[in-house]
Amino acid sequence: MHPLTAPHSLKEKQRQEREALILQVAQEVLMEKGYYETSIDEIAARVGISKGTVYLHFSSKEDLVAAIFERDMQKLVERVETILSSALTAREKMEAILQFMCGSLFNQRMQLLYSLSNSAELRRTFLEKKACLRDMWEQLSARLTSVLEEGKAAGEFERTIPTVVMLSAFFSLLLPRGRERLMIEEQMSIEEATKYLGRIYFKGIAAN
Amino acid sequence: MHPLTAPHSLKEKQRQEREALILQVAQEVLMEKGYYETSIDEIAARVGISKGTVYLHFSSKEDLVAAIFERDMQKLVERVETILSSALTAREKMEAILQFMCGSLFNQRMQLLYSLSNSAELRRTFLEKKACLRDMWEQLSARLTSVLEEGKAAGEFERTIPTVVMLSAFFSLLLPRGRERLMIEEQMSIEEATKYLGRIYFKGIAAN
Amino acid sequence: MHPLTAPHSLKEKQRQEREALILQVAQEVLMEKGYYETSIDEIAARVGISKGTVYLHFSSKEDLVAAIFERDMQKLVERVETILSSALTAREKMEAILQFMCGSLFNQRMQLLYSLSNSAELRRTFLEKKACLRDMWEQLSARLTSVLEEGKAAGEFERTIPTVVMLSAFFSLLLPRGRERLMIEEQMSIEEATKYLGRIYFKGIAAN
Amino acid sequence: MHPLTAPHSLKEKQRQEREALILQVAQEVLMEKGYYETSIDEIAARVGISKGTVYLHFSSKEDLVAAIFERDMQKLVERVETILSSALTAREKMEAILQFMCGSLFNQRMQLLYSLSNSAELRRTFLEKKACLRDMWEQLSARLTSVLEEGKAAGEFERTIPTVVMLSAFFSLLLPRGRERLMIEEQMSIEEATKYLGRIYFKGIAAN
DNA sequence: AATGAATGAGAGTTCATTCAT
DNA sequence: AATGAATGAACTCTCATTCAT
Repeated sequence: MHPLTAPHSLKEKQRQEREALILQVAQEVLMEKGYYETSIDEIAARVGISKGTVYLHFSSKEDLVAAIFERDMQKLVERVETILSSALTAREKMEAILQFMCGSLFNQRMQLLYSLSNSAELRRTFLEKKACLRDMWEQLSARLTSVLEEGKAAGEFERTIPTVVMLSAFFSLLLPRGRERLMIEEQMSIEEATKYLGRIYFKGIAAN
Repeated sequence: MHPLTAPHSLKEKQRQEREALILQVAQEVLMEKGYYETSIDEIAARVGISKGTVYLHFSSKEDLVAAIFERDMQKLVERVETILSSALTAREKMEAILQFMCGSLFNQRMQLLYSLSNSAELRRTFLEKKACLRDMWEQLSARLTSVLEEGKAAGEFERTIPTVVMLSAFFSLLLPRGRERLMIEEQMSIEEATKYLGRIYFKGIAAN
Repeated sequence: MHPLTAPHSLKEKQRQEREALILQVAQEVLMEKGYYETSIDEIAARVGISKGTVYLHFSSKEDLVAAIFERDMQKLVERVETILSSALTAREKMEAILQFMCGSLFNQRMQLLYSLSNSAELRRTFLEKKACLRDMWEQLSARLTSVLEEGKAAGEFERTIPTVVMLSAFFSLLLPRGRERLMIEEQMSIEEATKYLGRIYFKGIAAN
Repeated sequence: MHPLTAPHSLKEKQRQEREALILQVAQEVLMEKGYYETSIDEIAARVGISKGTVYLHFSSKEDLVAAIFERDMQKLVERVETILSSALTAREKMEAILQFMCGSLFNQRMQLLYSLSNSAELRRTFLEKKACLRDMWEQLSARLTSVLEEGKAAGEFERTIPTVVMLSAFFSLLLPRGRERLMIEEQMSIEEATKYLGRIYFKGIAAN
């Protein structure tokens, strides 16, 4: 109502819309060309603004891409929380999460997240450098771990397969970096990881 | 032994050793930093030679990386051929291939191949531009497809799951781009791909 | 006048001035050092800008040099057209063209065009690669050929000498090496050198 | 005959033959590609020797090219001296020199000399840096100047055209660009082109 | 004498980032 | 707030030259 706040909030709204537009376009270009082949110039040109304006919203290319990650991770974490608090069985929860992650609405963005996650250099840049992304990633892992363990406790999932392997295999169906994590972070030998993953795979495709 | 052949073979041997050293170091740096963050300068410095010397062996950065790919793909294709011609069941063959691809000796190099394969921009550069790599990749896919179909015919594998999904899921346990291929090349909808992959996954981890 | 158009036209004006300055300096360096000994770095340094700024105006060294060529060829073609449509005799037209091509204002630029044209490797690059330059060159040749044939028909020029030889000789007498030496080593003015060479040429091709 | 001199002179002979071969091949490559696009590597490869061996004969790329210049200039100067000491009229002497310079045997080499001479950067390198080339060039100019003045004195050539202009025009008509185009695009033989150009030149400078 | 692997300075080019307007 | 010209560091790649063998 106040004549000075109205323009402010209008400007602020426009600002946020523009920021969202930049994020949207950046995501599209990134998906088409990948991080290194995407230039700030191209994003600005596609949005129809100048390069400098992009820097008014994001202080660096890294930050711009991190913002895309963040936005998607945020939605994913929120959705996972919702699913977790529902009255489904563990397996149903995992299926719901899988559905959401692969669902057509969310899928496009997830694909970018996956494809960027799959590069060691970019993961270092984004998951290791940006604490907030790392935090969200760890939250997500924790949530999924708890569902898997809930499933084990309920007799739905095989107790002899480590939860961490289940989680890794789950991501493996979408993401590549699964095994690497098993090996590096979980100190599992290549042989062991392979054994477990193979067990899942072959049981999964076996007749009957 | 012959004094005239010795110099030649000695030089040739040194040449090959140096080339192997460059490949080895390049692979290490690539694994640490990724393609775009790896400079020829750094590879040369780590080997202890000059930039120009790298170009004596490989005519471009692209070629150097393709050579690493090639070396590993070659070995993989050969190994797969050996396994295929053995008297194992289809499942045993697939298990043997999985073992080899994840085996500790080969694994380090495969990881690079995977991580580079996982970037859309690099796949374009290497799988699409370099015909020999594309050829080897297609050979490998063809071999695996035939084993999977052999297994279906023998009643080992579930006939109602498309072979192409089985192949994709197999790579998914190591590689990310599986689903993308299902969607783009196989015209499969996201939902279908997800349904099949989920079926494999949940059957794989289910109790009993 | 309008405050909103002023910034645009001011910027645009500055842009064009800078572009003209780069072309001017580039031309000078090229004349001093030749194409291969001229580096973008040196051009930038002499203009007092950074290397990157040169690339804001010209997308490659080749393009920068082609732009110099183009600018001069354009003027030359236009001038030749004007002379051709005048009511002069064929010989007078040819003399007017000669005067223009050797005129002190235009001469400096023509010398560069000539000197670059005289290198087989550069002619390949510029006349063969850049269609617009080739087109202008062919236009120019066609115009001169028609004047020479007009002169033959009018009995001014010797009919037993092929027109194509006359054209070739015309360019040969204008080529820079000869006149340059006359000017520099013999202290002869451009006008004087042109007068004498023109005399030899027109006497040489005259009828009878 | 002496066992120690024989091998020496044999070796020396082989050495000179090889040197001549390098010069010959270098000349060919230079004519095809121009100075800057010609690499020592390519010359060595075409001769069938190693890069290092080229450097046993010529201490630098510059020296190698200067040697080609020198060899041809030497021959040209000698020939001009022979023609000058003959009992021909001035015009006949000039025509004989023209014939020799454009004669098919000598022509190929002259074309290179011309084409390199036409680049300001290369003239600096070769005519200004290498004293011996400069000397020969000046000798040649002096000889031709004296013939032209002889012709003026004899009433054969126009006295009102400065000798230095006549000399410049003489070289201009021999320059390679013009004739090259005549030969390649117009399918005219060297002899024919020379005949016509000579006709223009001598008519142009004739008395009356 | 002959080799050719090695060098390294220097080229053209790109692009994230800054800042005067 | 928005611009986009300017920057300059960093990149890939070339090639004349050297030198251990």
